[in-house]
Amino acid sequence: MKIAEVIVDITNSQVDKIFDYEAPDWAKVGMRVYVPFGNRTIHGFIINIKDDTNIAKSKLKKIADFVEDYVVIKEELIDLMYFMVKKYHLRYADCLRLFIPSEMRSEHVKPLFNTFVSLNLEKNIEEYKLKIKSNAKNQQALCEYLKHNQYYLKSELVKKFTRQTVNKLIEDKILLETKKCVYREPYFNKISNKKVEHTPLQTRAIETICAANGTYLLFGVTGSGKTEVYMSVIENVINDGKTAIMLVPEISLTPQVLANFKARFSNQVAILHSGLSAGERFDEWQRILFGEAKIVVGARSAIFAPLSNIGTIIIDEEHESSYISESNPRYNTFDIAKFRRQYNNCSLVLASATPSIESFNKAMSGEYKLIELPERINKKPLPKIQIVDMINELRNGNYGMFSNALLSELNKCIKENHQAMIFINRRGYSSFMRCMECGYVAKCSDCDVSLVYHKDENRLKCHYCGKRFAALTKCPQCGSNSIRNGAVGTEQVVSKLKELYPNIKILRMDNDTTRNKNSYQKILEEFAKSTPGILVGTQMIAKGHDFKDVTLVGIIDADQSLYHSDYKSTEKTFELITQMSGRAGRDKEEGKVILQTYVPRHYAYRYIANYDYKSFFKKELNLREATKFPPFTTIIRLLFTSQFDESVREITKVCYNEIKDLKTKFVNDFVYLDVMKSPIKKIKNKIRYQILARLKNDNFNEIICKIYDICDKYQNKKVSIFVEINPQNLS
DNA sequence: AGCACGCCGACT
DNA sequence: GTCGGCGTGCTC
Repeated sequence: MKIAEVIVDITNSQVDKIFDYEAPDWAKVGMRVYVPFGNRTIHGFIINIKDDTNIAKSKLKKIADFVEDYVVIKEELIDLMYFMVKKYHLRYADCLRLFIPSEMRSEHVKPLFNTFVSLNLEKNIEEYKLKIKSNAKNQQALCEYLKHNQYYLKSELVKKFTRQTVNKLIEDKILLETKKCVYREPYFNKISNKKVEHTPLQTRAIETICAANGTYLLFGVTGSGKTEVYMSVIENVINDGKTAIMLVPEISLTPQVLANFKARFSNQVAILHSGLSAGERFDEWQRILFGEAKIVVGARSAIFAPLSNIGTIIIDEEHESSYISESNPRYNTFDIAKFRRQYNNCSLVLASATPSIESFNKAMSGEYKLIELPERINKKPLPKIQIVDMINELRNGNYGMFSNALLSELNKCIKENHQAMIFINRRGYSSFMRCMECGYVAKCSDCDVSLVYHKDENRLKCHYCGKRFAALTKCPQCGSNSIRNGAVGTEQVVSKLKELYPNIKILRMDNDTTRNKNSYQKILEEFAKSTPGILVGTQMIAKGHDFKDVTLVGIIDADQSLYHSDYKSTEKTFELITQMSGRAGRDKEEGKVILQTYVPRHYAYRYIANYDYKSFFKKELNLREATKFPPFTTIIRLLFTSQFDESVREITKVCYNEIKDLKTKFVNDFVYLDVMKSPIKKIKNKIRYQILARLKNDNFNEIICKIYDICDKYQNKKVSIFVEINPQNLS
């Protein structure tokens, strides 16, 4: 008798373990099955088949049926599951769910059937043609159009030759109807694929990557033709009979990018991202599973695409924090990519104009092979960055949000019929409302944060839980009328610009204006045809866009992200401003960047203005080493949350004591350990405490396992514990 | 997750 | 007397 090891499709730690079942003879590893579980029947995944079991015969039940009659999870991904469960302390079921499209679990998607027609080979069409009445023009034309051995989509023929005509031929048995299962393919707007000449640097990059199955860091300035390198590498891989994964941040999965890939590789490409309909995503995934699509282009989760025989994995904009999943099944895309690179013995390319400090450090130490593309393909210089000291502006009596330099550049830009982009990393109208008499600041009732004023709704909003409150007209504490606004946000910048340029198109793009599915694309399209025009936005306008008429980029209050008390804040600022600057002067006209700051002498700005990534890297790395921060250590954060203050304090304390014991055993590995309230003490009415630790990298794996054990021991219904490794934000 | 088993308060 | 509250424990 064969025994199958099954993971039941329930994401609860109590049942997240391997259950043994009697396996029917059709059972294969990687299939989804129905299993009797308790007194009901549920979904499960077969992850192994073996010959015996420790479970008593009386307890052993038999797998009831299959969900699909084919394997949905290939062996590589089952190995990957074990890897992830161990490395990230995840549940089996959570991992397995990542490997299949969520649509498959809801059972709402069904294969799509279309009606096709083809010529009946038993009838002679030439004979038939002679019999058609002379006034039946459409029937004549249709008969001429039809070729042997070809299937036509019935709806298309109907569109061209009318319904009556097509039905007449079907009636006369000249055309045969068949129903066939078809894939819903997104993005049909194909564009022509013009072959481009490679620059010598591009050629060398392509050759280097194709020569050996290593891990590469492709460091290329904005506009250096990285995409062409990706496509050529993929072309080589496909010609070798292998497959490829290309990851891009969700935000840059624009129709243009996809059209480019479709044009080059036609239906060999499958696309996976959140913008697809459930049916489309399901079908794209099926095409990958059955080997019909050999190239996968997608966002983070596309790293789990069910490809076999992978030849290359490319990660574009590798510095993007969206490659690190910070919720539910937490994982780091690079770890997964490295696992699959090793498993398939293929190449892995990480690419960016501003690589993360960690990646560039690995390139310096030789772990990654560095490939550089230091020039734009059209040899255009990068836009000049002018740093404006806002303290100076204040001294000269300018209390506005725009410096004189930015205003005069804006005037010039508009007069010349060009476009400008204004970057401000704060949405809403103003960051808070404060009473000038007693100092009262409006705060959220459920979260420990101040409320942001949104003028368009005339309300105060909490950016953490979304709760809304009435705007203040007078202070609820002292009754004073002198309510002042805090730092400016996108909304306020737009209203000021509309005052200054009443006849110019001014668009805003932030979390609030891109709530609806397509509004993001709509705003970009509208901006593209507005000359002159100004686009105001948060970080979402900084990435990847290519507007040829943008000659000016204004950065208002660049310092905001610098002051974030986070070891990555300088790196993030460098990244953001460099990316933002890259939006200007991409076509014929030269670009200009005005960077407003209150700390013009900060080292980050010096390097940013010269586009000197390497010097910035050296400085930053030295700093990290001196202060013992990643990549020299690993940060661990344990977040304890609960509605019950008493319980969460208690559990936090107990865990902290156990970790302190651990520290005495690994005294040389801990460079820091402390317990405290979270910077934001309450979110959605849950109290938050945290333990922060920094560990040297040598014994990290051993220690983190012990920490996971401690958390498992004390986690209960009242208190949840989250373990975060090198968290992106510490709120 | 879901469901059963089990031990204490207010109802036909 | 019993209906039902949700605490605890189990599922191959």
